[in-house]
Amino acid sequence: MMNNKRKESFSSRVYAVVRTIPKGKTLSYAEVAKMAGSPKAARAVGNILNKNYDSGIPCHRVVRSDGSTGGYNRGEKRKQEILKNEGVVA
DNA sequence: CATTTGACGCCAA
DNA sequence: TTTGGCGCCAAAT
Repeated sequence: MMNNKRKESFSSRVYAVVRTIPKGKTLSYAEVAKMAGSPKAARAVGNILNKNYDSGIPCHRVVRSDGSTGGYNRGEKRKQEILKNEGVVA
């Protein structure tokens, strides 16, 4: 059926979106927020990921719209290393 | 329940 | 170009 109205909170939707990010690809917090349903919740997205570092969720593939890596629970440097390791040329 | 924080984004100076 | 400030949202305290 199509009763699946997804009553999950914004955070759950964010996780789902981030999880869809393919290897070697990066999405900005604003993009994720938009896909999650709130085009201006970029801040909220960062906040959610920050307090919920989940394995399986490539939160390291989420960067700022400026192209900066932003932050990471393990260290921004670590995040950049992972992205390069994944195949992110720039 | 109200207030503060925070891995952001965009505009103005 | 860089810095500062404002706006917006959700979770934590």
